[in-house]
Amino acid sequence: MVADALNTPRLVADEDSSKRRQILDGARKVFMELGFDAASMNEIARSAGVSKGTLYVYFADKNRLFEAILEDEALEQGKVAFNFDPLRDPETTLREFGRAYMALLCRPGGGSWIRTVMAIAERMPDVGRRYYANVLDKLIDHLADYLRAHVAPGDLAIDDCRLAAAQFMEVCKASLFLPFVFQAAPAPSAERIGEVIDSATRMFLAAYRAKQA
Amino acid sequence: MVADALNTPRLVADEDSSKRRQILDGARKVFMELGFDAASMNEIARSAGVSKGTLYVYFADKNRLFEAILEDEALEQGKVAFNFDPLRDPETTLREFGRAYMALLCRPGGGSWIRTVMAIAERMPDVGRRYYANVLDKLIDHLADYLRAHVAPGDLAIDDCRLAAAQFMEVCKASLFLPFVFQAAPAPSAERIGEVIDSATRMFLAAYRAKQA
Amino acid sequence: MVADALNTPRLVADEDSSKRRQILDGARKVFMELGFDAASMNEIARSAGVSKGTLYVYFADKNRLFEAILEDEALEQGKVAFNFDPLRDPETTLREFGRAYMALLCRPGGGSWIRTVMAIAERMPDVGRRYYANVLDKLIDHLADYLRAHVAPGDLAIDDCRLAAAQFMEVCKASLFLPFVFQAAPAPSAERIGEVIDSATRMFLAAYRAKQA
Amino acid sequence: MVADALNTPRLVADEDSSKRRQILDGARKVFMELGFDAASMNEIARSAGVSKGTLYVYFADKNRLFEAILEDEALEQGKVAFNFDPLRDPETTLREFGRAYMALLCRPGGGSWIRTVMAIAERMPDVGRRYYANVLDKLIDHLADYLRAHVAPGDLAIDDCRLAAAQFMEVCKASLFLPFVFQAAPAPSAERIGEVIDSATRMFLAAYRAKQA
DNA sequence: TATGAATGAGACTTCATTCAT
DNA sequence: AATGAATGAAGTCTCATTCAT
Repeated sequence: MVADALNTPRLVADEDSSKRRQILDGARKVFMELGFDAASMNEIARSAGVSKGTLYVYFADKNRLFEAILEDEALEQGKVAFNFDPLRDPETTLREFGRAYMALLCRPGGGSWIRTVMAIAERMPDVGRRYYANVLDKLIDHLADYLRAHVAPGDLAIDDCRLAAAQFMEVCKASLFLPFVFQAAPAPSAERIGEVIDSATRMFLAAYRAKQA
Repeated sequence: MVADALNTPRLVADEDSSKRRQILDGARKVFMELGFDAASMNEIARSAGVSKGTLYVYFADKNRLFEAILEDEALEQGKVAFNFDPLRDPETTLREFGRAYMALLCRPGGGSWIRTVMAIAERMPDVGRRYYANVLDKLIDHLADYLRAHVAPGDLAIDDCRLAAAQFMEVCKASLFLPFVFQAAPAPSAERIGEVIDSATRMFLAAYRAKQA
Repeated sequence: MVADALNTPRLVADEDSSKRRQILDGARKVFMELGFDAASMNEIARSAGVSKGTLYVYFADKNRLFEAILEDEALEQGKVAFNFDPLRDPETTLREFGRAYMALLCRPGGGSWIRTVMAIAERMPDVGRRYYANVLDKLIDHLADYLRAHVAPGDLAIDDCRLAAAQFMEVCKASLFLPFVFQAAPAPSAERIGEVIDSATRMFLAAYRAKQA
Repeated sequence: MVADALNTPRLVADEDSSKRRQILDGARKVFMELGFDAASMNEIARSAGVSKGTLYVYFADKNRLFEAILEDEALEQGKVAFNFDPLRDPETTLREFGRAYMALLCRPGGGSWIRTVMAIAERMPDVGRRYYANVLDKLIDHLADYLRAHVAPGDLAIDDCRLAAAQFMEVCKASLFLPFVFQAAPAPSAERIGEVIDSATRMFLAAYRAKQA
């Protein structure tokens, strides 16, 4: 009864408390809409439907809140399971992956994470590094693993599978990502994405499909 | 007191006044190093070697100063003449362009413009749009024109030259740009750039080189 | 639900309830270490081993808690019985008292009460007044009584015994208290205290010992 | 003309700028009335008749402003020239000094500095140390020097002149300083001060006047 | 009675912008 | 035209206090 460990209200450890989730969700929206600097804790509190003080019960400061959202996002995006089943043929796999990847990147608010994190990377290098490692690099790895599985049986002829994976992911962006992220064009239609991904897949396979005797 | 003095225009329209250029140069450095929000007018004034008040003589506010720099930058980067002489063969041209392009993007502070503008695009959509149109889109156009010049004689077999141009530019970034911009890796060596660009060129030509009978 | 429970008094009047004592002890430590303003209710709750809410069950607010501690302290310090037995000779009595008094004042955290109360006296004059009356003034009285007991038989020749008592108490502090309380010197050694008190006693007796015919 | 050293508006070096003095004066009043913690920069700005922002043009933060006032005060109090002319006889000198010293300490707001600095000493030890060294210790030194000048010719018989000086300064406070600083009594009258100082001087000389053969 | 999550006023500080010189 | 001292709105963060459980 005589408390000792009962106190320490700071930093609620309950990682899944509903208030914590509520804050994360509210903050995600504001950070994404305005960027790190322009997002004020006041606005975040309003958006999350809690008081300013409550923000600081769950997160030590603005940076930590931002990082928590990023980790959350990494988990979330990790769950977006791309189908890299090695039994599927490369053309279908790449086409499907490319479509899903670009839909993710170009969904309203999709590229915003990349944008927002990029913006903060100069002043908070760790944040950028971690985001790259946890989200982008991991994705490259998954695709590279898939490709490697098809090099062995002779379907594909690739020297450097990580580079090839990165190349495919970049080619997919052509004419889609930059116009979208710079607001020079609205989010691309599924149809347009389809065309671009088809072209990307063709290019990739033209370069890396094993030549059969 | 003398009539002459009264005729002096209130707003300095002289686009090339040396003070104006001085401010532009000082501000560019600060904006690029710190990003829009973290760059203070104080720091900019110091970097430009003028007083804070003078800043406001030449530019209405911080946003306008930033936009002016961007336009300036567009002009500047427009001058970085990549050699798109149609007489040169595609392989050499692409290889040289790719090397120069990546060297530009990955030089210390090189990707920073893209990052900085991306960061501001949500809050100042016009700025993002204009930057994309004046710098990135224009570059795609130049490359597309070059490619088109080699489609006619049958060197290349390309359906959509703008898409192809964008694709090449994206492939060049593979494994280089994102790690650099997220500070997950130092600026790549010229050697590494060379390897990646060679691979990108091979992939591009595998897909688009005209098949000869 | 049971009638019995409903009769429980709302405000806990039980001055010696163990929770109350627990709070008082925890808060004393925090107030003394940090001063009134820097002591947060959070820290006090932690130090007392109760929840923040419980603090407000026993004390209306931070001020009232502080005042309660001061009263408590007055009682406590009143119990520090200096030996003012009139049968003992003045020299020994003064020497012993002086040593004990300075040891009390200069022990780590000893002068802190004086400091802490002084600090708050301007904003809470009653607190300062009460502390002076209950602790310091009372001590002067005790010493004055002792002196008076030795004036009657002719051991000491003192006109104003309260003034004389205050004088002795002040002289004892010379070179010890201020450096300590301003952190200009560490707590003085017992040896150093001894020297200073000896000198203080000599001075006092030189002035007030009755001249014998 | 092309500025370089012309900038750096931060931290105006002009130690005697009138704005600086204005702020110092306004802040002194607020700090003294409320203590360090309870004095808000808002209130200080109002009291000084400047905007909050201006405060930060002249002083880096609240601590620095406080320290600046302390240094200012040290200078000020250093100017309160006590007459320690070695040619004057000890009794007169001590009596006059004692009167002036206590008048200083017990003037409205006089002891407040000691109180305010004491209060902050725990959290800002340097401030306390510096105040002790620059103000109190220096004063003890002056008096000790004077005493020493009278030991040589045989007027006074003092072993440890610094201790003796400190003792006299403490004895002067008896029955005056503590009641005043704890607001247990109003500022003492000049008459009462006179009586106490006379008694203090008598005690001091009874102990330290050289015995003549 | 006891808890501790939640609150919101208010503290310190920064910075884009203005204006008298 | 140029200056830089001055401004005050707005930002981040703290903390005494309340209240549903």
